[in-house]
Amino acid sequence: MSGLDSSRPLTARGAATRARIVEAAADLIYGHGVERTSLDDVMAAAGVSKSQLYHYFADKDALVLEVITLQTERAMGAQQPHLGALDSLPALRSWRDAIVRLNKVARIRGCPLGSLASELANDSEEARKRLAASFGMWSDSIERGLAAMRARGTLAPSADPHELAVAVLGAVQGGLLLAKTTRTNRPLELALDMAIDHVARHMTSPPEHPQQRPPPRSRKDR
Amino acid sequence: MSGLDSSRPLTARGAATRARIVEAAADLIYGHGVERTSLDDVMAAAGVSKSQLYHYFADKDALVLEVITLQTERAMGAQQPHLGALDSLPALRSWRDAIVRLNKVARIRGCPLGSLASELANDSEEARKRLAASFGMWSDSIERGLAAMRARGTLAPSADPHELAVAVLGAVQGGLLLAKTTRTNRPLELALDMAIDHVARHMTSPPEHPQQRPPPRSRKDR
DNA sequence: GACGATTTGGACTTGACGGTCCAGTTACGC
DNA sequence: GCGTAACTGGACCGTCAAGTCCAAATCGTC
Repeated sequence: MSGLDSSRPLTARGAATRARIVEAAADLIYGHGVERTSLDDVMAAAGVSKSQLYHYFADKDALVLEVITLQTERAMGAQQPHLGALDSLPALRSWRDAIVRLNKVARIRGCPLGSLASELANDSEEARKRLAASFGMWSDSIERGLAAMRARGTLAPSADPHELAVAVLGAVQGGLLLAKTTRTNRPLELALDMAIDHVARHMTSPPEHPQQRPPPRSRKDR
Repeated sequence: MSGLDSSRPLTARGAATRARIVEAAADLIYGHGVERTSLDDVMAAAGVSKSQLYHYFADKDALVLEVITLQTERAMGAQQPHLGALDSLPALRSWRDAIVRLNKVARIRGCPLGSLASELANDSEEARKRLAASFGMWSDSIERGLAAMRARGTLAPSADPHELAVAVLGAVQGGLLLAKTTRTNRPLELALDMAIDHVARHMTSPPEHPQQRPPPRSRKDR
């Protein structure tokens, strides 16, 4: 059988090689997409041979599924600590700024998960399910903050944290896609600001007017 | 020289063949993406030979650019008459319903333009530019309606129709992507409702409360 | 130190795929 | 009606790409 099953533990050396392969594949697929990324490209980037690829992965599809998992971890991780504490308007705004900054640092190439979903969702049921789960995790994180706000009474009882979270994530994905296509972060900013205004609208006390948004804070983060 | 340049007019027969090729390519690329759609697939679907492909198109990239143009026309056309008259809340809601319905009819496979943009924007500058122009046309249409509202005084003078339109289109694209990935139109509905609420928020008279949205109108359109 | 499991190297196979080229058929213009 | 341009057919080529397979090297365990 080729491609180790997950029941067999790897040695440290094997685990390191496997991780290097997945990371190399994730980077290449982010820039060019799954179909335009060959296994030879991945081998070259990871510094491994064909046997190693097939030692750790049954086939290219199996590798791609691991890339989805890694990109999900990366996406969730990159948005911390913001994503774990979206329980106020200032917190939502910090998160917004972090996303805008992250996309800029990534050279406005869009969302790794969004790109994977767009490319794979119609053709690979397994990939689609895993990506749906990834988006589910992401919107669940957003929802937890909103639920905390509602529990605290700062979000109206009539507001549905789940639905708000899904709409907010939609704005994120759409903003990232338009930003990627137009090569400017402005659509992402506008979509995120709309989403945050939308949440603000469901708060129990009148939120500050969007145009009176505080000036950008000086930042100490790199 | 292979692939006719646009200065040479085609005969009716040639134009029909060319259109058939582009349409077949558009349908296949919509379902599977550019890279997973081979020229042999397109030939089979269009009922043409390899020489015909290269008679009308210099190469696959040239065909793909024509697909972008066709999908743009299709997308704009499919949203009419709504897209040309988004100058009131009821009109925006009708447009929203049309988009939700269109995505359902398309079996929740997402936005053709969004999928093309996601796949091609990082690797093909020509495709990216053309797709950016397509999104620009789309948001311009939305913007025209909003500008009419502002000219009429129903949208606040402080509202920026351009920015609102870009944010709205972001919601559309993100909603379509999440819908495609989760195989349910709900994310699209939520994203669109958020976008329309966002516009409503900038109206000069208090808009009706979102939860008090009128029940769906009985429809005579097929 | 030996044995065996794990990791690694890379040649090779097979089929797909974009594109080229030669030639036949159709129909358009004069 | 004829000549020719446009359209069409399909064999063929070179390269790419996923995947297979044999074998060597490394290292972990006893």
